Order: sequence, then structure tokens, then C-alpha cells
Amino acid sequence: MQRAKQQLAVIRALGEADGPLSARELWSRLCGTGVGLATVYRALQRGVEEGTLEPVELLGGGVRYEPKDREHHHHFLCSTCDHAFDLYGCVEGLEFLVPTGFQMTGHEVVLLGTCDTCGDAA
Amino acid sequence: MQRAKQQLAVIRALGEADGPLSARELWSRLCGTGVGLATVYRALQRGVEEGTLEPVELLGGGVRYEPKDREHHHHFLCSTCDHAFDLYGCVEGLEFLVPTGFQMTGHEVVLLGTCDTCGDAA
DNA sequence: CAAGAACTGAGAATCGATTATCATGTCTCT
DNA sequence: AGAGACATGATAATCGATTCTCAGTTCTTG
Repeated sequence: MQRAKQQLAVIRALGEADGPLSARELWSRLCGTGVGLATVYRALQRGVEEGTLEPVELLGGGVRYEPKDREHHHHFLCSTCDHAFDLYGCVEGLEFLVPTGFQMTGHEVVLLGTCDTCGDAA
Repeated sequence: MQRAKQQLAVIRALGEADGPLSARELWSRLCGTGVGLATVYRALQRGVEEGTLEPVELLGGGVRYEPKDREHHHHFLCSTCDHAFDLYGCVEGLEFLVPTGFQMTGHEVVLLGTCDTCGDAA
């Protein structure tokens, strides 16, 4: 069955973004098109169930989503506009931090600062 | 003026912990002593205002707090018990990840996995 | 001890994020 | 066109976290 139009719009907007988006960020990007907030949440939930989207938790509470086909990467969080950007490249060699007896299954690196847009405006 | 008893208890519990604690974690550790949740929040807020406590945001939403006198460090988040542990040591050389035009002011590293207690139980 | 200020616990109120509801709209298939 | 299944938007309901309120308690100072 073909996926519905509005859900496609949500998935597409997420694919075009330069980083993971929260439900609200997505909604505001689609606002002019008359898409409801409930539809955004439905599309996100469905995408996660189908395995095409991945929830990403960064600092600051809210959950953001990004397409799952992206390679392992990390994020830059702008403290001014609160937008998250994808970074390319990964950090290795973190194992030395792990205490004995602990098992590490993953890691999350978030860089903080100001993005180019917010930095210029300052 | 001497700080009140209950607030001292909150600060002390935080100092004895092996990692940052959320308001609720703190509360459950003090529960037997009859301390109210509101008092925990009051003590935390006051500690931050006075500069003795620092709010720490990790993955998963809630804010945790830790004494500000600790050196720069990172955290290990147990995915089973959801407790955060302090790690000793820091990661350097993250600058290569920063896109041009962005200004990095800090970084946050969170290791994920299971702690020794939860690992043993499995 | 007396008076006033600060502190406290319990629960109500608030806030933002997410989910559920429902009447309507749209698509598919015939 | 007609029937049935699914999708949609607006809004209400829910949930957890945090803050506010208030009456009672404790502390400080004299």
C-alpha cells in the first residue's frame, strides 16, 4: 500500500535536514502545508516501527529523529538556536574510560557551541 | 546563616554519590528520612544559584546534579538501571569534527552500556 | 520565653511533550 | 458512483517533571 502523502512529506523533510529534528521542528517546517502535529507524531512513530527512522536523544530533553541509513556519526548542538547538526567522523578509543566490570555498548558525543549562522549574527 | 538541616542532607547525599543524581533519585535516597520532594528541588535550585551545584544533562531527558568542585569528566549511563556514573579522564582532540564557521565551547561524552551490578545480574 | 524570619512536607497547580479521540476527507477497487 | 479501509487535522486527554501554595514547625536573637 502506498504511504499517504502527509507522512511522505514528513519523511522527506527529515531526509533533507542537516541534522536530527524534533517533532516540533518538523512541524514548523511543514506548517504552511497544513500538516497537523498529530500527523507528524504518527509518521515518526511509524517510521521507527518500520525501521527507517531512528530516535536520537541529545542533551536538553526532547527526542529528535533522523533517517536510519546514515552512518555512525555525532552531533553539534547550537546553544543559541538549539538546532542539532550532523557531524561527519567519529571518535575512537573511548574504552580506556570504562571502569572495570562495566560493559560499553555504545557512545554518544555531543559538541556544544554556536553554529555559523548564530555566530555571524552575534 | 547556617543552612537548614534538610538542605544539608540533600547536598551531602549528592556529594557521596558516584555520579550525578536526578531530583527523584535523590529523593528516593532520602525518603526514609521524611524529606519532601519539594525540599529536594529547593535545595538543588539553591545550590545552583550559590554555585556549589551544577546541573548535568545527559541522554534521556531529566536533569541531574553534581557538586561543582569536581574536575572535568564524563559519564557512563547504564541502560538497565538508568543510573549515571562519573568517569575519570577526558577525551581530547574533538575539534576536527567541528564544521568551518562553527564555534565549539564544550563537549559532552556519554558512554552507554551496563554497569557492573546490572551486568552481573544478567 | 517571645517574635519574627526562614524552612518544611504534602499536595495542588502548572507546563511541555506526547498520545488518544473523533468526525471528516481521501484513496482503492469494483 | 458506491463501499470500505485508511489517513488526516483539531483538539482533548494524559503523563511526568517541576513549581507553587499554605499551614505548621524550627531556628535565631534578645
